[in-house]
Formats: sequence, structure tokens, C-alpha cells
Amino acid sequence: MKKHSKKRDAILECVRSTTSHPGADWVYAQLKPEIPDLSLGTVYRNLAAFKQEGVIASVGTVKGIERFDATTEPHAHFICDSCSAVIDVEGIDPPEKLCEQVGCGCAKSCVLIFNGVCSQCVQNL
Amino acid sequence: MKKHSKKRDAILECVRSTTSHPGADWVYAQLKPEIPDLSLGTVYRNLAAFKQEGVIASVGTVKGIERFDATTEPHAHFICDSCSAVIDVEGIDPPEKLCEQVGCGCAKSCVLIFNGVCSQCVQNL
DNA sequence: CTAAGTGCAAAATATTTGCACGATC
DNA sequence: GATCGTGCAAATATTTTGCACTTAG
Repeated sequence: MKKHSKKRDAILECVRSTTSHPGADWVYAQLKPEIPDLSLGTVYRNLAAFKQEGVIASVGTVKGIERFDATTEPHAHFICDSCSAVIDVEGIDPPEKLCEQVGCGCAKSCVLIFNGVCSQCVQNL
Repeated sequence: MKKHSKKRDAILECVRSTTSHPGADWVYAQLKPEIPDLSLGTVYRNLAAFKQEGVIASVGTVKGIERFDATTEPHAHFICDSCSAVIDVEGIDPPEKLCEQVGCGCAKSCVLIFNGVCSQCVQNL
């Protein structure tokens, strides 16, 4: 049976409160001042659990760090090669319908990611 | 100036000789018997260099391991959640044309990945 | 009370890097 | 002989885990 926990709630709330698609360390850094006795291990454990339950989704690993998304509706992402920002792409969705046409197995979901340099980084070059 | 090296050639050849989209450790394991004085660091260094040069492409990180693809032409992949196999998907290509429509930055490429359980793993369940 | 959650630190994993040596141009 | 490539091992970086303690149900 699953129990309640302030820390767990805070971690989920933290991921939900941002559009930055954070990694575990970012969540930890955000919450640590507020919850001084928070442990990084707890953040990892809860993020893994949320992902397992389907409450949050993993966007993928950017420069070695797994990034999470509170929005579980399928949508495309843009990832900046320069600053590693992960940004939601409006108006373009992953072609989930094509899952059925994938021959090599039973595809359940699909991920669409655009790579490039974000508007902000382009300016700073 | 870039120099020649048997080990470098062997590493590239190894990636090219398989459709398994290997990671560094797999390449190392393949070549080690053949080239006993090969170092894992060298494999990492060369794969990173090839990727930089655009000779090979990174498919992404599957369960913590970065996987490479000798085919740099854009194409979709299927990744098995169970056995972590990375398989080329025929007939479906990433919508590169949409890069121009991505609002949040200058998208240069896009990645399309299907997730699910591969035919082989489905049988073994 | 029982089961689940957590802190802490150590362990496990994957990758990078410094340096001396060896290979290539 | 200058430059680049490599082995080796140590260093990083990220994530996982064992265990004792705490907390929610």
C-alpha cells in the first residue's frame, strides 16, 4: 500500500511547477533550501517511482542527465545542443498512430525530439 | 592533422559491421579478443570523435548507455523496453521537414523513436 | 504494530582525463 | 622530430542501494 509523504508531494509538485523538464539534481537543488533534510537519494527514488506509475514521463537523457516531464500527454520536444534546455514544441506531435506500422515489435509510444540551438543561445554566439 | 590508426579503423569498422547500434562497451568487448591491447578509453575517445565528425550518429542513451549508429541518414528507431535492443524502423522517417516549423529555436535535426517490446521479447513472456 | 519512506554514505555504472609512451606523418 | 593516438589508472559524474531510523496508516 502506498503512503503519503510531504517530501514525495513536494518532489512531484516541483516537477509540475516548471516547464524546464528538470533532472534529479535540479529538483534536489530547488527543494533543499525549503526542506533541509531532503536527500538526493529520495529524489531519485521518487522520480523513478513516479515514472513507473506513469505520473511523470522521461524525456530522455541529455548530457548524461535524465530529464523528466510532468506532462504525460505525448508531445514533441526541442533540445538545445548548447545549453541543454528542453522545450515543449507546440503544434507538432509525435506520430503515435504510426506505432501500429512499426514492424519490429509492439510499439506502445513514440518520442519526437528536435535538436538544434535555442533562440537564446543563438543570440549569445 | 588527423592520423591513421589501426585501432581507430577497427572501431569504426566494428560499428559499421553490425545493426545492433552498439555502445562503447559492446565495441570494446568485440574487439578485445582480436586486439588484446585495446583500451576502453580509446573506444570512448574514438566514438566521441566519430560522432563529432558526423561519421557516426548517437541514437540516444538506453538504460544509461549511449548507443551509436553507423548510418547517419535520418531514420526512425525502435527500442525494446525489455532487452534494450535498438532496431531500425523501415518505412517511417523522422519528419525532418518540420524542423523549420519548430518555434523555439533553429532545429537542425530530429529524432523519432518508438518504444515497446520487441517481437522476440514478446514471445519470451 | 506493520509497512512504507528517508538519510546517509558506500557502491555501482558509465564516461572522461592526465600523463607517459608508442605510432604516424 | 613534432604531432597525434593510446594504455592505464585515477578522477568525474550520475544513479542505485543497504541499513538503521522515522513516519504514516
